[in-house]
Amino acid sequence: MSSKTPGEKLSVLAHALLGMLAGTPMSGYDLTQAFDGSLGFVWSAKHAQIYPELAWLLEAGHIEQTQAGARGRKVYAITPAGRTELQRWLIETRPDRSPRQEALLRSFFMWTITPDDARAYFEAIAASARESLARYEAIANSFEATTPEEVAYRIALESGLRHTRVTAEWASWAAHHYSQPATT
Amino acid sequence: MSSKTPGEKLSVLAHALLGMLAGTPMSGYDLTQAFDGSLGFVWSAKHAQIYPELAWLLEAGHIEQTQAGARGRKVYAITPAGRTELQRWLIETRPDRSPRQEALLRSFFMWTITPDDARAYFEAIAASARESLARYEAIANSFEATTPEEVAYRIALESGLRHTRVTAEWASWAAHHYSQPATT
DNA sequence: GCCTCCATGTAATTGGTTACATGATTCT
DNA sequence: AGAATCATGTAACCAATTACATGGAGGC
Repeated sequence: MSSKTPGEKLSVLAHALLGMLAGTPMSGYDLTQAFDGSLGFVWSAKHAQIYPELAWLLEAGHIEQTQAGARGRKVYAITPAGRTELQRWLIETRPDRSPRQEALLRSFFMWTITPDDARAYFEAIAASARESLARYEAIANSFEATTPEEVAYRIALESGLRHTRVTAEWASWAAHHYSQPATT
Repeated sequence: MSSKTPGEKLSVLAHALLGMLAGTPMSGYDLTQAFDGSLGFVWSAKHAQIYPELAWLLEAGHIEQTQAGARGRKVYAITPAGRTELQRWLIETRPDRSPRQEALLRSFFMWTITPDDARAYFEAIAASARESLARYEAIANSFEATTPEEVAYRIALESGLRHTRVTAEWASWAAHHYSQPATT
């Protein structure tokens, strides 16, 4: 018996798992690693959340176990029903998440600390963004998108590139606003 | 008796409330409205979460009730201890949140639907971003930042402007990738 | 008198993280 | 033999949303 009733609407995580399994069959362990990798820049989940969700997707018929490996490894693949659900989610529903931009929230309160501390805050953001940017650029340069799946990946990467670039520029600009006017 | 033990570390929401009260004393109702307004673009919270958090901040001595109004209205102000805690949070800690970019997550799976549907998805994002951008620009143009608090607000707004602009550009670029090559 | 808005609070549920728990396989 | 990695699962807790619940004040 599942703890979820049949008609219940699926979580974002459930759809993320369906989307990943739509590409290649994977185990819960593989999916966990995917969230620790490049996918982790847009969404993340721990194994403690993934395994119960897989159990539910299996019971609901959205995925099926196709292989069993060593150490109890279970490989899942998406079913036609699962693929239909994934497509329905992508086409019929719109993302509606309340934003959680902690770094930007903090910038609202920078007037409560010294200009020096505020400047250090923005400079740290800028430095970290420039670092990320370098990594993204390295990936983008050593990557040829050919399959539709790779094209989708490249499009997501492009978003990361552009947003990280403006974050670096904006943070430098913001740091400048907290610069002291030449105190000797 | 509180449900939280004395030494416990405060949530992001608790610090957000402290930051807002550092500007002007407000009631729980006012704070709720602030999250529904411009602050809601970077962080959001419902009254059901705010009222218990205020009760805890009061008990911990980070805020104090300074006024009582009609209909049970309670106005809170930050205390010196609260201000110290806010500054400690801003200076000593770094934001460490796992990202939840659902719109970008979806873009990874666009290869599973038809190019037409994928293009519609990105065009909807672009249209929505252009709309937001126009609103942000209107605010930015009719706004003169003079106080330190206003400068901080202007800096946050600038982030919104720049990021929304690249979102619009990126989504158009992405939509282009799913354009059909002239089918008659 | 009725409707809307102001104003506060609690309860139930879902989503997500950390901690607990176990065991097999591979590498050195 | 011991360590690192592979692999799965549950329990406890914190964060956040939705729903439930109540009542006062002001406008029409």
